[in-house]
Amino acid sequence: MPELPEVETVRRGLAPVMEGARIVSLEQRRPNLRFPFPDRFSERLQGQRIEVLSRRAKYLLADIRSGDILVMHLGMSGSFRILEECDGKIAGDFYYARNKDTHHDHVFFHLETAGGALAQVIYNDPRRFGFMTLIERAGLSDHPFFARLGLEPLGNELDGAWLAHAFAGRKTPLKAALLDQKLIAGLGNIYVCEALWRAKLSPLRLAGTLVTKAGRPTAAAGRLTEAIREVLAQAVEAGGSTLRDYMKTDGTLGYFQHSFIAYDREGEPCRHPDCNGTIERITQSGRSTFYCRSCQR
DNA sequence: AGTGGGACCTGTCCGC
DNA sequence: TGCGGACAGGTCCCAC
Repeated sequence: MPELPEVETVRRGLAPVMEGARIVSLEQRRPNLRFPFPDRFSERLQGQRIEVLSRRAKYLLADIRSGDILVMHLGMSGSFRILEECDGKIAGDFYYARNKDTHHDHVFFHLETAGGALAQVIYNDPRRFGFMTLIERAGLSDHPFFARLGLEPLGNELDGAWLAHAFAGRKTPLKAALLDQKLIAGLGNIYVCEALWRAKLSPLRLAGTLVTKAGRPTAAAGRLTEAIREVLAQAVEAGGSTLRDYMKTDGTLGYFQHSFIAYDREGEPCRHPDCNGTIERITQSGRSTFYCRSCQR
């Protein structure tokens, strides 16, 4: 489920272990994920210090002291887990014995943490739509992954006025416009459905209709930006609380069962007060959309 | 400009 | 129980 909130939750989970850590060694178990690993991937990381772990849209970025940025994307099914040393043993390795999915463990970071302990951070990805690469820090913003990436939705700039500007004249449905990472970066199929449901806007409505002829934001534009910010912020918050539980148990990061109100609720009653509608499922540009045609206009 | 399809992969679930 | 098909949270690329 890695959309922005999940990636942010993963970042928060990994940061205490990775920030300030030295990469003792990096173990790749295969030559590629979605893309081949870059040349000399493990050599360029071995012995290096990780300075800061940050996030841009759905990308995790590890600043390496060498000047490289380690860019990581979780694709559809990527996740991390942490195994920490405890009294000279790696705590958590009992999960191997518990039939955990180790078959899709593709990258192992063997770390010495800032505090001097040993830890492993393991990347697992059954579908291998995720990837990792190294980009020189100076060239990051010009790199194709980032050059045309849109607005960070939890930043301060996203409001009705910005949306009106971004959506003006667009004849594409709201669903497609919100999934377009060149406009707003970080939303995915689930949170787009959730935000549109909260804002009571139809996913079929054309993006350009949130703007008046004079280019001013409509009330709907304001509602939508509020809905986006709220649903993401609440999901990050929920991830944070889930994270504390996971950290105590198995160290797995990345997959949390949030409860969604519209997504995957086909046939269930719409949960807006005073709405008698039913959530239905349609297909838009090849992907499922869940919405209530009764109150989402 | 926008849409629709297929591609990349594996796992799971559902109906027969 | 087995098998085929549909489907899954992301993104890119190409043809219309």
